[in-house]
Amino acid sequence: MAATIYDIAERADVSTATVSRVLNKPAEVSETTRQRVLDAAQELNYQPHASAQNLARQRTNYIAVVAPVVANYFYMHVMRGIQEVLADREYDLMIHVPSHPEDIEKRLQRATQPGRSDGILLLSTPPNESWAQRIIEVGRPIILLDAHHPDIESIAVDNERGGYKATKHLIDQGYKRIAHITATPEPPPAVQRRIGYERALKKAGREVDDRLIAASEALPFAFSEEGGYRAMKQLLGQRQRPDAVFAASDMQAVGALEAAREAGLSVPGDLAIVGFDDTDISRFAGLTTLRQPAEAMGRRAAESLLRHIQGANPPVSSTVLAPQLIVRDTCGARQQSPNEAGKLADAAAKTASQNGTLTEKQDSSQ
Amino acid sequence: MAATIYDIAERADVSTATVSRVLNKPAEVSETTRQRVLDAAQELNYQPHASAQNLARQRTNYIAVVAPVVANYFYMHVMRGIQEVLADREYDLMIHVPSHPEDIEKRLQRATQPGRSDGILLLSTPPNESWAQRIIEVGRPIILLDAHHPDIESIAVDNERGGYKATKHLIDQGYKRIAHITATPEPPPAVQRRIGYERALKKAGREVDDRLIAASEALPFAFSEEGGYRAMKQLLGQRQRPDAVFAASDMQAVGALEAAREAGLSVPGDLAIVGFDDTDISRFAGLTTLRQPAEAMGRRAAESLLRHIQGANPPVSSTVLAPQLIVRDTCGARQQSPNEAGKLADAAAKTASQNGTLTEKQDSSQ
DNA sequence: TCCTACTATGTAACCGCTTACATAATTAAA
DNA sequence: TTTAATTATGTAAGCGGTTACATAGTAGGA
Repeated sequence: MAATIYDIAERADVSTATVSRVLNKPAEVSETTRQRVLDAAQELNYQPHASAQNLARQRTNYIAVVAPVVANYFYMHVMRGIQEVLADREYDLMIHVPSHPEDIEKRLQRATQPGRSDGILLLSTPPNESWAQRIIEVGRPIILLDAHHPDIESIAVDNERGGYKATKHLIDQGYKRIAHITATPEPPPAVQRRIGYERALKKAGREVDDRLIAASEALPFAFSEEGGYRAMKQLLGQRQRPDAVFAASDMQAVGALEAAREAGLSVPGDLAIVGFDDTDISRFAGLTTLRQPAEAMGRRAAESLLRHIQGANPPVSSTVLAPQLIVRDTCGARQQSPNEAGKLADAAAKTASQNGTLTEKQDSSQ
Repeated sequence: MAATIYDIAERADVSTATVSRVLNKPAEVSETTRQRVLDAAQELNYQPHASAQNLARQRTNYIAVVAPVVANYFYMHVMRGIQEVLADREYDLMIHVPSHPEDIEKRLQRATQPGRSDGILLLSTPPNESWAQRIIEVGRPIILLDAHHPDIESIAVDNERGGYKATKHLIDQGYKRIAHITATPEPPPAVQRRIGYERALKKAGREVDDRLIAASEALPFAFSEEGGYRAMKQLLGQRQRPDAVFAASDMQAVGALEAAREAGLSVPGDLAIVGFDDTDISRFAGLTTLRQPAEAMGRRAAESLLRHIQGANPPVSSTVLAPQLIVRDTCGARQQSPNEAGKLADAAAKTASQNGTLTEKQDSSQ
């Protein structure tokens, strides 16, 4: 059986209160007894009981991350950012992921239970009104990442603007029939991206053609390769096929790429493709895309959350980051390096850029 | 303030014991009081206090995953497997990742504290003797994944065999100077892979040339792209450069690929490359590699862990899976489809294979 | 020397829930 | 009916810590 402070107290011939003090506020205990207690703890190989501490302190030092899926590049990088911030500060990470997409509220529910975490990071899941209500009532610090709500702090990329930029870029490249791949049910970030797509078309004086918007169901996660593949198939099956497509995520774009290759189309010659996210995969696929700074977002969200937990009570704020257009090979804007080595050359370039040689074109306009 | 069972007890005019029973063993309570209690709980919007439950029950329903890094494709897939198993069974996931590689023992230490988890999955980190001792003493169920220890249950791929297969494959393709990329400090799986590499060479009557083994330091994680890139640079800098290389991980292989492209070498023409892991990235890079069934490993480990937690006490077992050689474009064994579309064609083929058309060559010999 | 102000430690309540055991109420058996 | 068995509920002691408050001891100041 694991040793408790009672065992230590007995062995060091002091009260449990003193033991607790030695462990938590050593300055309040005299040198001699402190040493006696520490020795006893050492001899018994004492380890505090986490649940007991959590209960007594009314604090867990756990941060809960609630996300729609676990195996996702974007989240992986977000998590890395979060993890970086938490590691030093004695906070542990709990991951709540639903087994089915509809279960996410159950997971959120669980995460908000008293005694389960000190704060919550909710990824890509804007709460509906009733949930927002609950969350606010519960009073547990929470921050949305890749999602919005007027009454809850959030950090996200401007998805609408990203959709706009992506589409405008394709328009500027001279593409005529620009399609869009989204998903059903359409996740909130996807809605924004689609709206941006539509706005760009309209602004260019074009009509939004519903036949050019494909949405495929894809479980467990809408933004999947499989979904993009199917949606692209559908788009290519039409009489008048598109000559460009903006996919709501890189994974979908990669799926679209596969469908295009399979159909014998060259990219970007026959079909241009622009994605969204810019995870590692995009680099290897040579995908033109809009970058979301996942790791930085994770870091900022975590830092902000810790500030809330530590009692800061800033007004609700929404941080919106501008997504950055990363031009690679699939959009036709890089004809100057048409050789097939492009994909990895780009990867190599990225490595080079770490040494100061920046080769990627970056649109950093607001 | 959140409602407690005391509040419910008062409102329903029963004792807290009855409230607890209603919530946990409803059959032991009469219909009428049960309803009264449930109503009260509902009205108060009661949520149980997790820490209090954990303490009283001496059980947390938390599973701790201890891993060297969080942003890693292999672990991402492992996590997915784990998550799948846990989701339905009311277990939550805690992630313990060190901020510095040396900190992993601190994390393990924390994970083993009483009251922090019911079981531990330790990834890629074979415990040294003193730790193995502690773990066994603590008595908390633990399973190693991608690691070994004679006294602790484990599940891992046969790394030595994988290294052997990779190297043999290159030998069979006729390559003469086969190099190897590993890392410093060399993680245990890498050691095994290198040994397999050396065995294959010896068996083919060749000498192991230390100059052909490059190890580059790479933080925070040895198996990184950056590491592979640097190691490859080093190998290519030699008078007599290798004509093939076996990298201990896919990320390193991808780094090597970059270095090769940068040096103007064609792959596999001038340089063949074989990796290890087979994450999504490998598919896109068209990398020949050895597959570790990450998700399945995660699932199995989690299932086994839960069995331990539920009291099963099977003898210590080590499950060793045979890694599978996946032949793609970077090893020269696929000259028949030498066109540059190979990378994504392969990806497309993979999708096709889901529909029954298997196009990847798979070595499934034991 | 006596009083005051600290300092060091102990006592015991509390965190919120679970559960062994005791007791009261009800039912079935005799 | 009376008694034994059963069922429903309450009492209270944990689970392993933390901490407000009380108390004893010590030192400094008058």
